[in-house]
Parts: sequence; C-alpha cells; structure tokens
Amino acid sequence: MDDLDKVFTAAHVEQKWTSKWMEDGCFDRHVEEGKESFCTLMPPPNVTGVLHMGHLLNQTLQDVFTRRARHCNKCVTWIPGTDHAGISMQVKVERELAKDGIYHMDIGREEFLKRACEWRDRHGGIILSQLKKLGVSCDFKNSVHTLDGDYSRGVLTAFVELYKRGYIYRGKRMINWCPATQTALSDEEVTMRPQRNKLCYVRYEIVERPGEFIEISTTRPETIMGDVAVAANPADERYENLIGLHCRRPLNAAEIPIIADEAVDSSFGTGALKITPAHACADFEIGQRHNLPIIDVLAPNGTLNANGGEFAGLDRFVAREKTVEVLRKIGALVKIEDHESNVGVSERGNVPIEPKLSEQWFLKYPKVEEAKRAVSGGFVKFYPRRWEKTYLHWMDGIKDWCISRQLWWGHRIPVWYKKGFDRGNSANWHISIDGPSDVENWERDGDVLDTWASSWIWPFGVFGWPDVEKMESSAFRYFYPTDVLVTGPDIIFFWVARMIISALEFVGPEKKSLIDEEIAGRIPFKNVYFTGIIRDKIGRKMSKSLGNSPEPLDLIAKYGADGVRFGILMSAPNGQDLLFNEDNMALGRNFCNKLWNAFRFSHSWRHSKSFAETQLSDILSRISAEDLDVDDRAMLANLVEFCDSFERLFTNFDISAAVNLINSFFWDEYCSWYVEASKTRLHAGDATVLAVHGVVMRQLLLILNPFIPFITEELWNAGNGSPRSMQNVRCETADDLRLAFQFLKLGTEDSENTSRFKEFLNGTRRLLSQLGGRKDGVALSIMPQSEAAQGELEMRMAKLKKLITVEKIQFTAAALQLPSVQTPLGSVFLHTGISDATTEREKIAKEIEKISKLIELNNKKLSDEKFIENAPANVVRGTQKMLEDNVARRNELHRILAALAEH
RNA sequence: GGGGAAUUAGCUCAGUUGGCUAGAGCAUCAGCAUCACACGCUGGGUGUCGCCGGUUCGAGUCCGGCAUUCCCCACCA
Repeated sequence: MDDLDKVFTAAHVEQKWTSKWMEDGCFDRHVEEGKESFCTLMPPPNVTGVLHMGHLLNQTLQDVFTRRARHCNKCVTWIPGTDHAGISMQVKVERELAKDGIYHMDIGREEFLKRACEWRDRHGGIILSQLKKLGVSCDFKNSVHTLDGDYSRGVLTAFVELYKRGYIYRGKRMINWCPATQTALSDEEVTMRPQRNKLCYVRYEIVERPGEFIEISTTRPETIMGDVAVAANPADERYENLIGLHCRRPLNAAEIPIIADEAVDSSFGTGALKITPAHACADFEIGQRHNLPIIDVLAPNGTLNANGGEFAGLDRFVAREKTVEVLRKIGALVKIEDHESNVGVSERGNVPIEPKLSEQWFLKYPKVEEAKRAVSGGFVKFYPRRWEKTYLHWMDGIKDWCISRQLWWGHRIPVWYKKGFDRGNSANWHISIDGPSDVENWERDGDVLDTWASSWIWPFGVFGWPDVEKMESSAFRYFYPTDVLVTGPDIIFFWVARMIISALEFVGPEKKSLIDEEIAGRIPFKNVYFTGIIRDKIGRKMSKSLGNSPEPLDLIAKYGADGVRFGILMSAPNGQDLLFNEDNMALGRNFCNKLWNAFRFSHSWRHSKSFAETQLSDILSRISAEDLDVDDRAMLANLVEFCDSFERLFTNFDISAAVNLINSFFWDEYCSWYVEASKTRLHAGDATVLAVHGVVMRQLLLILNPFIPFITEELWNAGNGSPRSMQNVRCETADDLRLAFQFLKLGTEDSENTSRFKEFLNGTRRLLSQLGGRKDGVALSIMPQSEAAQGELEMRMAKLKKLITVEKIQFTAAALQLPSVQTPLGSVFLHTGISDATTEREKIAKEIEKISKLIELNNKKLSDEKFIENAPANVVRGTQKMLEDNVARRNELHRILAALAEH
C-alpha cells in the first residue's frame, strides 16, 4: 500500500495524462472500415470566449459520450472548433480600439479586420486549452474556425447556391434595427422585455371640421412627424363619420387622411391609431394596404433625422420628452397614462430595437416540411422529447430570415454590383464565390452574413464541404450523419433547427423535395441532447455582472477535473435546469477519493500486473469456482445486473440516472458491503476473492473512465512501468460478462441469500447501536428462524463477527428477556442491554400494534373479491406473502413478549 | 393570447407501462480513531406526494379543474 498516496491528488495526474493522450494521438481521427463510427460536433464556442459554468456540464457530457463510444469499440471523432461570433466580437474589438482612442470607422474596413484578426489570434483558442484542463477528448488537430478559408468557402457556397435555387432575395422590408450596433438583426436576436412607458393621448384637429378633434394614444410621440394617417376600425361607430376626412398632424404640421382598417383594436386607448409606417410593423402593413407614403424620421444611430423637423439631431429618447413638452405647449396633449408594454431589445446592444424599413438580404427557408418530418418522424431524436414541440411550433410559424448584417467582422456577402448601374436591378448583380473577372468594374456588397448563417453548415462544413476531395480525406461519408449533438435549448432556433434545414438542402444533390430515406441520409445528427441551464442556488442565471458564477478553473484546481465532472453530472437532472451548489463538487471529489482508496485496498494484496497489462480472462483464470462463497457469487451476479442497467440507461441518454446507478453500485454494493464482507478472506490472502475484486474493479474502471478519465487511467496503470492509455480498451458488456462467468453457474438464489443476510446484519447493527460506543463484554444470542437460517449464519460466522465487531455470538432455542430485533433469519438478543424489561415490553407491544394494522390491511385486500379478480396474479401473491411474513413476525413478537413477561 | 416545465423529507431531486409499508444525496442528531478511505464508517428522526374532484379492486403515477413559480413563442399603438 506504499506506492499509492492515502488521498487522491488530482493535480498530480491530470497534466501527465493530458500530455500522454496528446503524445499518443489518442483522440486523432482514424477510420477502420467494418467498425462502427461515432461522431459528435462541439458547438463552437466564441473564439475569444473563456470557459464558463455552462461549458462544464455541456463539454463533460460530450466527452462522456465520446469516451464511452471508444470503449464500445467504435471509431470515434469529436470535432472541436470556434466561432467568429459576429456582432459580439465586432463590439469587443471596437471597444478595444476605443481604449486607444481609435474609432473603427476612421481606420476603415481593411485595417479594422487586420486588427481584429490580430486580436483574435492573441486571445483566440484560450478556451480550447481550458477545455483540455477539463479533460475533453476532442480531435484538437482538426479544430475548425468559422472564418477558416475552407469553411468560409462552404459558407459562401451555401449563399450562392441558395440564391441560384431561388431561396435568397434582396428586398426592402421591415427589419429589426439595432441603433447601438447599427445593424439589422433577425427576429430571433430580439427579445421582448416588459417596460413601463407613458401612454400619451394626443388630439389631432379635423381639417374639415375646425374645432373638432380625433384623439389617438401613443407611447412613441417622437415619431409623430412620421405619421401619414390616423386609422380606426371600420366597425367602430365612434369614428364612422370621420373616415375619409383629414386631420392635422400636430408636429411638423401636415394634413393626413383618416382611414378605416380592420387591424385597429377599438378597445385599446381611444380606438384611433396614428399610422407611422416607417416605425412600426403593424403600421407598415396598414400603410401598404392604403398606399400611404413612408416618412422615416430616424437616423441609423437612433437620433432624429431631418424629417424630425425642430427635433432633428436629438436622440430618440430625448426627443420623446421634448415632443411631449411641445405637444403640451400647443394644447394637443390630452393626458398621459402609465402603461406597461413589451419592447423588443437587442441582446448585444442591450437597447430597444427599432422596426425599420430597410434593404437587406433575406432567406426563404428551404426544406421546411422535410425539417419537420426529420424530427416528427424520429430521424432526429430530441432528449428530452418535449423540445420537439418547441421545434415544430417554430417551423410552423417560420418567417424569412434576414441574413445580412451591417458589420465588417464576418463572411462578406459574395455579391458584386456593376458600378454606375441600378443596384435594385438583379441584372446588374454578380453572385459567386470568387467574384467577377473584371472586378474593377464592380463594387462588392459591404455587408456580412449573420453568424448563424455560417455556423448552420457546421455539421458538413467541418468536413470541408463542398470540396469533394477534402470531404473524402476527412472521412465525411464514414462519420456522417453524426451521432449526438449536446447543446442548450436556448439555441434550438438559432442553430439546431437551421442546421437541420441546411443539411437537408445541401447534403446530397439538389432536390425540390425529399422522401424519408433521403431525409434519413441527410440529417446532420441522429440525437440531440439538450442540457439544462446552470443557475445559482437561488435559481438565477449565472452571469458575470451578477457575480454569482464561480470560476470553473478554480473549481478544477480545488476539486480536480474528475471531481468537478462527476459532481456536476451527479447533480444535473436530465434536461432540467441545474441549481449549482459547490457542495456537489466536493461529492464528486469524495467519490474519486473513495475509488482511489477502494482500489488501493485490494491492490495492496495484488501481486499481479496492472490492468493495462491484463485481460479479463487472465483474472478469471485465477478464480476457482469451488472457492467462491455465496457472497462472492452474489457480487458477480450483481455486477452483471449493474452493467445491464447501466447500458440501458446510457443508451437512453439517461445520464443522470446512470451516474447515480454507478455511485450506488460502487459505494453501497461494492465498498460498503462486499469489501467489508470479504475482508477476512482478503487478509488471509485468498486468491479467488482477490480475483473477484479484480473483476469488479476492472469493470468499474472501464465504465467510469468516460466520466472521470484521469483517475481511472492512473489506477488502470498502477504498477505499470510504461503507462498505456485505456482509451480504446473495449469495455465488456453485460452479455460479455454473462458469457465469461458461465463456468461459475451463477444463480439468483445467491443474491437472495446475500440480501437476507444483509437484512439480518442491518437489524443487528440497529440493535447494537443502542449501546452507543460500548463494546466491552457485548454478547448476542440468535434464535434462528429455521435450521436453514442457522446454517446460513454458521457459514458466515467469521464474517459476521468481523462486520459487527462482536466476539461472543451464540444460538438459542427460546426467546430471552432481552432487547431484541427481528430479521428474516431470526431474532437477535442483546445481552448487555441498557433497557429494562418494561421498556422492552412497551417497545414490542408498539411493534405488534403496528404490524397488526398492516395485517388488517393485507386481509382487507385479500378478502376483496374484486381485488382477487382484477389484480394481476403476482400482485395478489405478493400481498399473500406479505401477510404471511407479517403474521410470522407478529407471532415471534408475541413469543418474545411472553418471555419478557415471565420475569 | 398560445405552448411547455415544475410543485414529493429542512434543501436538491429519483420515483419506468397505476401494484407490496414512498426513496436517494445533502443537511441534521447519536456513536466510532476499526488494520482502504474522517474526502471515512455505523445507526436514528423527518412526508396530508401543491389543492379539489373523477376513473380504478388499487392513484405520487392516469383524466378534469384550480393555485403558485419559472421558461419559450406571439404581441396593441
């Protein structure tokens, strides 16, 4: 026991194994035809991002799947990468430049990109090296960045192809404008937030009837200068006689028509709505229906433009105050009410977005029907399943995707316009990846693509699509469709859904529609595992600004990578948000330490080679069947059963349950029971018992390696002079073990025998706990339930004495007037009791009362004809058995009570 | 407005297609330096399974309604 420390110190082995894995190319992509493939894709983190709490869970899960697949004899690749992260990165770089007093517009596009790349290369990839500390086993050599040359070609190819196929168009539409970052955003990038506003009631004078007014209500008085009409619902009697007349816009005074439109809600405010087509979606639509002009009063940066008249140049929120002031002054303001409404906010810019009419590139999604079928038909499976509904619902209401961004950082749109010609006319466009040959006569579109319009080809882009040769050399055909994607449900629309769509469109030849077989071949992944969000103890999202997030690397340093991994998996309910508690990290660490010591214990007697140098058959050959006792046999049978359950849970992606199963099997079944029960024979150097320990520990290490890779590697190689990774060692299945154990002829009776004894043991321990810490002169008398029970106990007498540390144990034929406990093997009496006969009698009487109630309940059930008729046979039998047991137990208690009464 | 999730011990959660007397971990209490591990061992206590109905021989589990909390989608100025 000298060669292993008493406490497992993670830091000692983590660096060592990380290097070893890399040196040996353990995670490299390789292909063996005939072997099953396994592929998973890393959701590419932001290239300049750092490890956060979400990664711990997400990446650990991916690693678990990946490493487990290696032990299941598959050819495995886990493809890592990073995302250029469009807006967020551009904002970051702009901020960095601003520190040096540089405004990005001043240095121009080229210089900006140069500096951005420098900055990325300086800070980029930090996250990948941080992930190494967590122990992730991805194919680092084939890491992909979304701005890499090959990948970019794929992104642009997708654009060009979609244009050719008629799915991409340029158009002037209402889009979400972010005045802070000054770019268009997709609908998905806008989140609605409730906001308290002032609802202003403003009266507009009727031109045809001086002195009469029509009253509207608005939360945006600063856009009044953009009003082109006032509308009411045609069914609204209050305004019936005004339709067709005109009113005077109170600011930037002008005559505008009063119109009727169904879209107006009569019950809101006054029932009259000012129409500002440039600044509200509903208004835009009404304007279109009535052929109204459009007056845009806002500049891109959110200030009022020349159309704002006297308010021009003011920020929109300042202008809001000012217009109210002016309206009040001129007597147009009737009243102001408090009002709460939802306002669209740009996540990145963290400012309210502006609905804005703008010329942008849009994508009409292809293969929507197929994408729905891919999920509803079970080609792509979601875990947990409920996210399918969310996905399908989004597909049902899917709207065209605004894919152009007014940024520099990203994939520049591959469209050129003929200089000096009308840009609005597609005859003057050149759309290709490489551009026109006479590029000097053309001007390239200045916009870039939405980041998600690059990461949406990730599943095949990382294999070099559309370059056939690259796809061949990267084994695309072998690995695609990928097996499992681990991600958060928050990007189900942004990413997951779009990847499915792009894959259905691009993997395979161009086709208008797909049949099921084609869908099955094109899907990007077969399974999607959605993790929960990591929150703090009181349920808040973890965030830097709240300061409620621990530093993941500190946790790893404190509890070890294995400890953190196991701890977070133990506490992560499947698909449910996880309330993070650092105590759970300690649990993970404790588990590792327990494993370390359990190994150390049996290892101390082991004179054989390390597991790395041994096969299962070698260990089994040291077992002689006749030397196995009933508990050894039960242990091996339970090991098989455990593997069965584990495999079932793991295959169903029930990782949380699988981890808890491992925990209880290892801790309760193996350590608390079997190690203790076999100690005497281990001390005696029994080779067979040692081999049983070897079999169990070996299997545990193989099953645990995906979860806690460092410590298991270390133990696997303990005593081995030239360490060899257990990475690709095949983990025996339950069936393999059944086959291997065949010569032992294991049966269920051994397990039953063992569990009877465990119950006996627990009861006896309960009895002994009455003594507190006293041990001196303690003796037990056992009144066996039967001859067979006595035999079972005699067989295990040495074990029993060791387990309860009581030396004097004898059998008795009659009940004694002593404190007692009843077990399936008989009653146990404690000779050095502290209770007197009276309290003992009371205790027994109470127990009898309790059992009597149960017996009554059993009887009632069994005498109910309907129960006998309807309940399945095994339930009826179970109830009968229970009744018998309870009656037997009560009889025994009565006997003991009688014995106590004699004195 | 539409959809989803949650509600079980002080806390965090399990609880398969309804079936034996509802479980685990943490916390807590009592005891233990026992020769793998105090990051450990042994034992104890703790529940109107959110509420009200219904189906059933039998409901934590299925159905209907209600309440509270959270999330997503849509959106009225």
